[in-house]
Order: sequence, then C-alpha cells, then structure tokens
Amino acid sequence: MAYRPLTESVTGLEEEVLRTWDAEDTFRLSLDDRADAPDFVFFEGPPTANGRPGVHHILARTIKDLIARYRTMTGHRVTRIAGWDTHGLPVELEAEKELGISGKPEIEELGIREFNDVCRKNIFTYQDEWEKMSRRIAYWLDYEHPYVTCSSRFVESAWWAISEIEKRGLLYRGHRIVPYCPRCGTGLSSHEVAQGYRDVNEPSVFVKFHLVDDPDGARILSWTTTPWTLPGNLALAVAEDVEYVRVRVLEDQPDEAGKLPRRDGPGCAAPGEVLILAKARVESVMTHPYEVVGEVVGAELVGRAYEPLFPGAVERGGSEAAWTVLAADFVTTEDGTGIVHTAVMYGEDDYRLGVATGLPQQHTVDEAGHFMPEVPGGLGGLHVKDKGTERAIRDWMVENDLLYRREMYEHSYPHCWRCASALLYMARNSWYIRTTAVKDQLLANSASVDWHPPEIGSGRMGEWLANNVDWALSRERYWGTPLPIWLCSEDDSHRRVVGSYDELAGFAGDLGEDFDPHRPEIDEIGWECHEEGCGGHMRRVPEVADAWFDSGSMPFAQWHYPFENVDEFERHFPAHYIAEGVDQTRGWFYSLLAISTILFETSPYRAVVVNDLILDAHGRKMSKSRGNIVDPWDAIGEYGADVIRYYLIAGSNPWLPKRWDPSALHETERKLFSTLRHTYRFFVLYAGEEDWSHDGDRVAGEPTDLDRWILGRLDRLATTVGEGLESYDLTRAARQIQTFVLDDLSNWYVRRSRDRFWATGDDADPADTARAFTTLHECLSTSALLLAPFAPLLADWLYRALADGDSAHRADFPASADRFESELDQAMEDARELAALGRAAREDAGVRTRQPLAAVHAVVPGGRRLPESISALLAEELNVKQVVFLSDTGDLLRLSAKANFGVLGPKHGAQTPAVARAIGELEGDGLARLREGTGVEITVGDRVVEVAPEDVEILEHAQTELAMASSQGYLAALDTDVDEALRGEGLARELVNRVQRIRREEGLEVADRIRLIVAGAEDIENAAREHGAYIAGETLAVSVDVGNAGSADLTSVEIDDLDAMIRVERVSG
RNA sequence: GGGCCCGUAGCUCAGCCUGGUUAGAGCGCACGCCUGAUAAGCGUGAGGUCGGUGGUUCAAAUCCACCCGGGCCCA
Repeated sequence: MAYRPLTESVTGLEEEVLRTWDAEDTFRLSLDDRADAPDFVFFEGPPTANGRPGVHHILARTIKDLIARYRTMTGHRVTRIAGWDTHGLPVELEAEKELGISGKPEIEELGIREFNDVCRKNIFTYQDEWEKMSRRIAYWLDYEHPYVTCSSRFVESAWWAISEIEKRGLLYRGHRIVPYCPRCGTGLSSHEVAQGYRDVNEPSVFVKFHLVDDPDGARILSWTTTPWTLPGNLALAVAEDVEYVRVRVLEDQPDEAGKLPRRDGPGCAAPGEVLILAKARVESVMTHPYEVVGEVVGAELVGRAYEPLFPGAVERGGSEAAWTVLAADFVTTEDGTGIVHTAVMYGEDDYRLGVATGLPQQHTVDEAGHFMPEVPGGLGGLHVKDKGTERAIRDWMVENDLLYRREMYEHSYPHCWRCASALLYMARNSWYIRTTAVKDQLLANSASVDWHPPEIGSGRMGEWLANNVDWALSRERYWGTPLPIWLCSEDDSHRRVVGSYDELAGFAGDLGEDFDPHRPEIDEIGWECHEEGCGGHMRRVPEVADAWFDSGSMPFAQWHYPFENVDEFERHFPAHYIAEGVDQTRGWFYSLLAISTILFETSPYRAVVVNDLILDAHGRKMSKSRGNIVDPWDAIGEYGADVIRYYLIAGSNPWLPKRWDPSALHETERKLFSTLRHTYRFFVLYAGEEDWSHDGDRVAGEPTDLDRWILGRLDRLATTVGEGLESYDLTRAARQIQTFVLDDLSNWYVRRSRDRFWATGDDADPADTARAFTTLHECLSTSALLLAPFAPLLADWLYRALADGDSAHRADFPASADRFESELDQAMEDARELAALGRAAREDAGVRTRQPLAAVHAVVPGGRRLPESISALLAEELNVKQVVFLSDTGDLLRLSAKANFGVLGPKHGAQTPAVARAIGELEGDGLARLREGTGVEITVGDRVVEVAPEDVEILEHAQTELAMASSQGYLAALDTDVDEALRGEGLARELVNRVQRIRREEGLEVADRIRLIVAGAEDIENAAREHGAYIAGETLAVSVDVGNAGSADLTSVEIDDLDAMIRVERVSG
C-alpha cells in the first residue's frame, strides 16, 4: 500500500478530519465502542448562551475535551452532555436593551409576559456560534440532547431540590442587604455596582446618644456618613478590647486676641457635658476643649441602654438588645468615633449583628426611598436623598440636642448605572438556604476533592467555606426558575414548597398540556389554604431562584431526576472530573457542592481542574474597552485548532494567567507540528520509494541499538504521558511529547538513521531498511495516539493514514511495552552529549563537519564507555574515523575529585565544607583508588576522615593540545590533523554536496539515477577518481566521468578555493 | 480590609512540595554548521545569583517571617 501524502494546508487538513468525523459520526462510534465500559463521568458547566465564545473558552474546552478523549482511550465510556445556562440577569439585561427599556418599573409596565418572551427568544442567539466553534476546535460534546436550565423538565428537578431542602428544614425567609436603586426598584448585582462608583462630597454627622441612667448624663458619640439611616438606629457597636474615654467639655478659652473660637455648622456641646468615644479618636473628633474624666474598655460599655433618636420610628417588639451598646468584631478606630451606629436594615454588618442579637427587623424607609409615616420630626414621606431631607434630619437632631457636629466628607459611593440615583444599602426580603448548618460537611466534601491546583481547594474554596454565610437563594427578578414556594395570604407560616408539577396539580388542579413553569403564568396559580379554619389563599412568592441554583442542580436536573432516568443519574453521579475557570470557585463549584452536600451528602465531583484568564500579549486583561480581545476565529484560521489547543496546554499550567502570544503559537507550530508533519512526509517519501508498508511482507532485520533506544524512549513517553494525564498534569505531559518528537525522533533517530531508509548502496541491507521503517512507523503512529487528546485533528489524520483507517479516538491509549533499557539510554545520552561537544570543538578549530578527521578523544563521567554501535553513531555524526576513550593510564588524562554534598552533608554536618575542601585537594593515588571503588582516609584539620567512593565524583580532564570542549564531566577532543587521504575524502564529500544541490536545483526526484561528469583542479579530479564509488553511491550516479569535460554544459562551483566543474545528467528510464 | 496566585536571562517558562554548592529550556540576538525531510533543521556563544530584607541550616531559587510589585476573587 502507499501511504497518503500529507494534506499540505494545516487548516485544510483539519477541515478534512472534521468532515470525516461528521460523515462517520466518529463521536457516536467512540461512545458506542465503550457502551459496556466503566463510566468516567464528566459534567459540562453550562455556558451562558447569550455571549460569544472567546479564546478563553477554547482553553476551558480544550481541558475538558482532552481528559474526556484520554479517558475514552483508556477504556471508559465518557458521557458528555452539553448544557446551556439560560436564566438570570445577563439574559434580562440583554432583553431590556433589545426592548429599549430599563429597570423593573418599565418591565412591569410592559408586562412580564412580553418581557420573558423576549428573554426566551434571545437565549439561543449565540448557540449556533458556540456549536460551530466547539466543532471547529474539536470539542466533542453531545449537543443533540442538551440540558437547558429553562426547560420545564429542568425546572421541575430544581423544584424537587428546593422542596427537599425545605424538608430538611434548611429553607427560610430572612432579609438580605442589597445595593438597591429606589428609582428602578431593584437590587443591583455586584457587577452592576462596580460600574457606578462616583466620588461624592456629602455631610457626615457626629451624633450624641443619651445614655439612660448615667451619673453624668453622658452621651455616646457616634458617626455616620448616611444620616438617613439614623431613624433606623437600633444599637451602638463597640469593640470589646478597644479603650474608650469619658471626656468633659470645657469652656472655650479666648485666644491671644481675646476672641472665642468660632464654629461653623449646626450642633454643639455645652460645657460640662460628658461624651464617650474611643481614646484613639478623641484628638481628631473633638473640636471643643476637654478633659478626660474616665477610661473604660469596650466590654464595660456593652449592655448600656440609650434613648432612641427618633422615638416611634421603630417598635421595640420585645427586643432586649434594642437601643443598647453591643459588642461587634467589625468595629475599628480608623475613622469615626470607634462606636458604630447600627441601623439593622441598612447595612450588612448591621443586619448580621441585628440577627445575632435579636434586634427588631423593621424598615424606616419604603421601597421607593421614602421615610415611613411613623418616623417623627416631619420626615414621614420625604425621599431620603432629596435636598431638604438631610436638613430636616439635622433640624430634629439640633432641636433634641442629638448633634455634636457635622462636616462634609468626600468618598466613593455607588450609584445606579442606569439612572445615576445613589444606591441605598437596604434589607430586602430574601429566601435563604441554611448552608451554614452543613458547613462542616461542605468543608469535608471539598477536602475530599482532588483540586488542581490544590491551593484552590485548601485556599480559595476552603477560606470561602470556612466563612460561609447562608446562600441567598431568591432574586426579585422575572426570568428565572420561579421559587416553588406558596404562602398563605392570612398567615405566612402556612407554606407549601412544591416539589413537582403533579404535586402542584394536586393543589391547584390540572396544569394543562405543555405546562411552562415560568412567570407570569405561575404567579396566577393558587388555592385555598388547607390549614384548619384558615380560609386564606395560597399565592406563590414573587421571587425567582438565583441562576447558580440552576447550574448547581445539573447533576440530577440534566436527567430530570427523580422523575425519570433514576439509574442514569445514579450511574453518573458524582462526576469523576469537571473543569472550569477559577472564577467559578464561588459560582458553579460552590453551587454544585452546596446542593449535593445537602441532598446527597457527598461532593458532586472528585477532581477539578481550574483555568485562569487569558491575557493579551502584554499581560493585560482582554476587554472590549481596551479593544484587545482576540477573535478565536482569526486565530483558528491562522494556526488551526490543534496548535492553539496544544499551545494553551503546553505553554504553562492552566491555572496560571496566560498570555495570548502569537509568536509562541508560531513557535509551537514550527517545533512540534511542523516537525511531526515533516517526519511523516519523510516516512511517506521513502516508504514509497522502497515499497515498504507495515502490513507488507518485507522481513525486518534485528533491531539496532538505535531502534531499541528510540522504542525504549517511546515506551517511557507512553508511560509518562499516561501518568501526567492520570494526575491531571496536562502541561508536563504535553511538553514531553514535543521533546520526544523533536529531539529524540526527528533530530536524532531519523537523522542518524537516514541512509537506512534507502537500500541503494553497496552495503545496502534490505532487512535493516525494513527494520528502520518498522521502527519509524511505530514511533509515528504511537506518537499520534499520545497526541490525540491534545491535538485531536492532526493526530487522527496521521493515525488513520499510518494504521488501518480507524480513528485515533477509538483506539486504546498506548501502553508501554517495557522496552526502555537504562544502560542503552545512558549510552545514547553520553553519545549525544559528546556529539554536541565534538561539534563545539570543530567550530572552535574552524574545521567543518564535511571534512573527515582521524579521531575524537572522549571522556564520559564515571569512566563509562560506549558500546561499539553507539561509538559508530558518534563517529558518523562527528565525521571522524574513530572514537578513542581516554584512559587514566594515558598521559592525556588528569583526574580530580569533587565533593558530593548530598552524601557528605548528612555524614559530616558542620564539617562538610572542610571535608569538601580536602576532597578537592586530593590527587594521584587517592583519586585512582576512589575511582576504583575503594575508600581512602584523609586528614581534615586534626582528625582523620574516611572518604567513601560515593562521597565524591571523579572528574576526568584532558591534558592535550587538541581542539576540545568539555562540560559536566564530558569531554571531546578532536585530532585536527588533516593528511592527504583525509583531505581527499573531504573533497569527495564536498563534491557530493555540490552534486546534490544541483540535483535539487534541476528538480530531480530523489530516486532518479544520473550520469556524472566532474572536472577541474587537480586535487578535485584526484579525489573524484579515488572516491568515485562513494560519490556514485551517494548521488545515485550510474557513471562518474572524471576530467573529461568535453563540450558538455558544466556547472562551475568552488570548493576550498579550488575550481570544479560538474554536470548532472538524468538517466532516463 | 480579607483570601489565593505570581515575581528566576531582553521575552515565555522549568526547577521550589522532598534544601546539596558551575540555576535549566525555548524565543530573540550573534556566529557557525548540516542537508537523499529543505520557504525546514542543527550547533555554539553572550545573557540571570533566582523581587527585597531578615531568619533557620554545614548548605537556601528551594524552608520560615516580614516587606515590595503584579494579577484574580471577595468585601
């Protein structure tokens, strides 16, 4: 058989393979092959289908695909179901943009139905593009049966999960402090908040809180930059270990000019008044003269009661802690007074403290940003951010002697990105999952995961879990999984958390065909409360679920578990492996973990590989505003998918931020891919010439040392690549393949074997040629298999071309045949090191490689010698007649000893340096004995130390005039004398070189026979005569005619300043 | 403010977990070589004391502490 010529265009080859896959349905076949094989479970993290795929998605998808392909090759069935994340704010924002509306009031004006219709329609805007790109980068995934988070089936499974959480008593209603836009009536996501920070100059106030039952009638001084939260004040927070002082305000003293100090602005303190604040803050806060009349630590203040600032604004409701001093860990003395005003509903710390100590949870501000009617001082109904409001608050405080002073304060404050309103941090109703109740299990389950890199698990995820707060499940939005929670209009302790559509139908009657659970239809469904004698109406709560709950439910919801596919779910849970970006730590990794921990008491995944961002070539984050986003299609068109995939994996570990560097892509293409293609092309060319094929009947001779060496390396490579992939060390595995292909296979095995691939000379040995082909064929096809997970397209093409036509992705991953021989490998290493040194010596001496030399004198560390065949390789590589190993009996060699610190250190401790120095001074006899393996005694200072052979390394140095180079105990010294015979041979070789060039220039095929005519200087003609047979063999000349130029058309060349005339004539037939 | 990662040659990265004394690759640069793969390939050379400081140790790029710079996530 003839091997297929390589498709020259890289992208053309890739497209060709993709077409083959489409026609053959190779992905399906690869799954069917493994139908009865053990499962290797992979979960696809659903991308949001309303954004375009970028280059960073290629990285994530490559990592996913790579392991899946590898596991398939190791005999597993790797089910890979595509998924789409279809709910959530990004989809809503896109819909708002399309509809030209903004904010909740406008959405509700339009109608939730119309709005959600647009959301639903938009979901798959980019789906085609995702699938197209995934196909092109050879990401195999089952797109025919994707899970879609907004499908009825998926939502029903999510409902089931929520109802299970309720059954475990872990679902509750509370509040959540959100950055809230009172105009738009909506909470903002952190991403939105980040877009709207502005520097503002606003009043801040120092407020006097009148203590109850204080002998001095003291006031506690607190500070806030948001005066509108003061009516909601319910407590003062202090740090227990901070020192506070009581200070008495003194009379103002006239200055030198007899004037009293003037204070601008409202508020004051009368002489004799006693104020309490942190010792560290007194200097900067007090504007009056004062004296310190007492010191207390925070703990002593805890429990003291004070009078409400705005009586009646909030009802006590039986709370003991209301309007008292509380201890808190978030208090600092960096600004303010060291005493923090706490308005339970208007700050995150405040709310947490309120929950912990049982403070009332009551709003003083309504949804639109207006004070409630109960707030005294004429504030009721005012918008908290209106111009006059701050004035009204201030007036009330002045009237009631609550204000110490007021000053302007400049800081950065978030504003709504839509309407520029100042955001209010406000408690909103929210449904929570009590994840804190399972914190220990979360930590234990996370600890059981094989994280790559491990610090994600122990650090980022571990820290996050250790500080876990309850999961705020609900969103006050429209396009999402509706919370399946129904509350009674009369008593909201009557509630139903519905776990299936059947259950809902049981309460509310038939749901009809093709039931869709989304808003607003679901909001209409209700029923009479079932509680005895209640008579209330059950209505669904308006919220939808956090979209992370959807994606975290995919392990079971992708199977519509528990309603269907119970066995499929059980077989595919937990996942052996998932892979996503590091930003998913608190996203998908967390939501999967939390849900599975609660429902199934186990981690949903066993191994996780994370990837970091892809930066631009300058190390900057890619962003639209910078305009430095790389279009994946451009890159694919230029380099092809394989190169990109391999580069992304081999360049650096996936969990490090990676630069997108076109020059590195180019290098990857040249080094690994181009070399591999060249090697294949070389193989095809000569296999064709020699009519060899792997299933032919040519009998191969015994493997040479070189064959055994490369096959040993191949086996070792198969082992290490397999180990790397087993342990998710993808980068190391990828790099090893390149080293093998480039350095071992192409640049040594093929180079040193070249003339074995044509059986034309006098010493031709067809059996050996067959052996060389057999070896190269195995190396190429095994390399293709090893490369298949990384670069699936070229690998598949090569494997199909080299083997029997089946896809590489249906083959088994190569196993080592244990042919690695460490002594042979060491010898080859030695030879290659000596070859490098020999070339260096030639360069030094200015003698080119084509000039044969008599000998190289060589030294190998440890006195090793090379087997005959390896010596021959070395001689050929260096173009010398023989390799002479210097022996210590000769005059050429001098020995020295170097301490082996690793062995010496533990033996001698502090004496190590002295012993090492003494070893360095050893000479003659001692060295010789150590080299032969006997210990010697040396004197170090005043003691005698036994030095064993393993304590030292014996180095050999040449004492010679020869051209030499040495490194790391290796040495190569060339005998540069060129006698007449060598010179003749050199000239003959130059002639061969010139003839080959002419052959090429004249477009001859490699196997074409020629008639050769050589004329010119006497030395040239002599060399041509003497080495005619050699020249004829090398150039495929049927005749070499010397000195008889005649009238033929000759090409004139110059060799070492000598003129030569050459004619190459193709022999026809 | 908290957590995590990174900082080694002009550039991209190994090495660090498990400490051992001329710190390795590749790219780029300079010079040279080879070629029956050729709009390829190979070699040699120059170039770093491993972000800084302090500590542990006979010995630190490697372990510890603090600091500086960059990034990400969370507040």
